[in-house]
Amino acid sequence: MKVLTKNTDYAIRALLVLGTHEGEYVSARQISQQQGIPYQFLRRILQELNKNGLTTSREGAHGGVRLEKNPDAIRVRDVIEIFQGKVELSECMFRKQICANRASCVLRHEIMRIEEIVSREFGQITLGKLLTDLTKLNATATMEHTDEFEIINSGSHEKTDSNHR
Amino acid sequence: MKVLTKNTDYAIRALLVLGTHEGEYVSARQISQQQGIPYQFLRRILQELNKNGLTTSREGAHGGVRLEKNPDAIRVRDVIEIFQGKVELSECMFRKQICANRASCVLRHEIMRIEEIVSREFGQITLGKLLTDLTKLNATATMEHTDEFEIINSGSHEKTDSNHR
DNA sequence: TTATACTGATACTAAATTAGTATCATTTAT
DNA sequence: ATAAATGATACTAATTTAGTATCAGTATAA
Ligand code: FES
Ligand code: FES
Repeated sequence: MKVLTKNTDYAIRALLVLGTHEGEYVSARQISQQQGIPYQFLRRILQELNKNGLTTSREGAHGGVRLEKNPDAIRVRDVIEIFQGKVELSECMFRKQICANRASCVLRHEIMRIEEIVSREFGQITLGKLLTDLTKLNATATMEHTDEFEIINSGSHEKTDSNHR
Repeated sequence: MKVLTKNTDYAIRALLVLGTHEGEYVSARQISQQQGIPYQFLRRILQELNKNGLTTSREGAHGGVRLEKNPDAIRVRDVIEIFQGKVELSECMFRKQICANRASCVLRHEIMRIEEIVSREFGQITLGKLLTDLTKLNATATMEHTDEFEIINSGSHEKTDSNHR
């Protein structure tokens, strides 16, 4: 049971980067490298975040993407909904075809209840909270000599995205 | 965000049918028709339930599948796990690569917490409970003249599964 | 004024998962 | 014998997710 798709996962990680650079424009390239997210994939994700008003962008050299909304006003649920649609909609058109099939109905009720819970939970996690957690985590880790909030793992998939023409 | 796949959905509906015929063997064909589930697809699902000990089967004419475990001992979570794998495993190998990427880590913690909740919730819904709900639902519905627990909707996909040879 | 470093828009391909179909062998009741 | 069933397993189709590529346009700065 996969909860988050890469889209969402990458989006949130990108937002976390932006959150640690509030006010500044950060380029897709930078984020991609720092987080090991495929560049072109990330581009599309950022454009989507833009369209949804979570970020704004500046074109041209030294351009990039910047957090637009307050981190405390960005909920993980919002991000999920952008990339994976509403948490609630287990294809049950509620009462459209009023419980034609009772067996499904009974099940659906339970699923809807649980979806409700999940939705609420994800609605309570804000970017702000994640940023705080991250800071704390880095703080304790730093005391034991570890280096910056950066990626070490996954050697970026991409071969060579020669963006030169 | 899809929570249950068809596999799981059909499985539970099939189990509900079996639950209303405890002790008796019901054939895949019957269940398929009653619930509008593609016959061959359902066959495989039932075989899986068999292998996992939720049901037993009898071959030959008048054969079929029968509920083996007590409905109260069958949890929706079990069924989900059979067909969709554990609810918990957001690809985070916990501490294998000890939080190489802090950004993911922070997120994962929250996801794991929510997965925990979902798992617990699905673990609390038993087939027994669903059967009770179903009975209640049918009871009230019957008072207002509706007919049996049967399917009216989805005209079964299948063309003609001529199983004759 | 040109090269460079960016984003916008959008089309495309590849991989993985989910959904559904088909076939043949075997068992059992009648 | 025949029909009605399951066991095992291979296959195809549809959908979703993941990732790549391309071109046009904009801002900076040498
Ligand atoms: S309320 Fe959705 S099927 Fe009955
Ligand atoms: S605990 Fe899973 S990434 Fe840190």
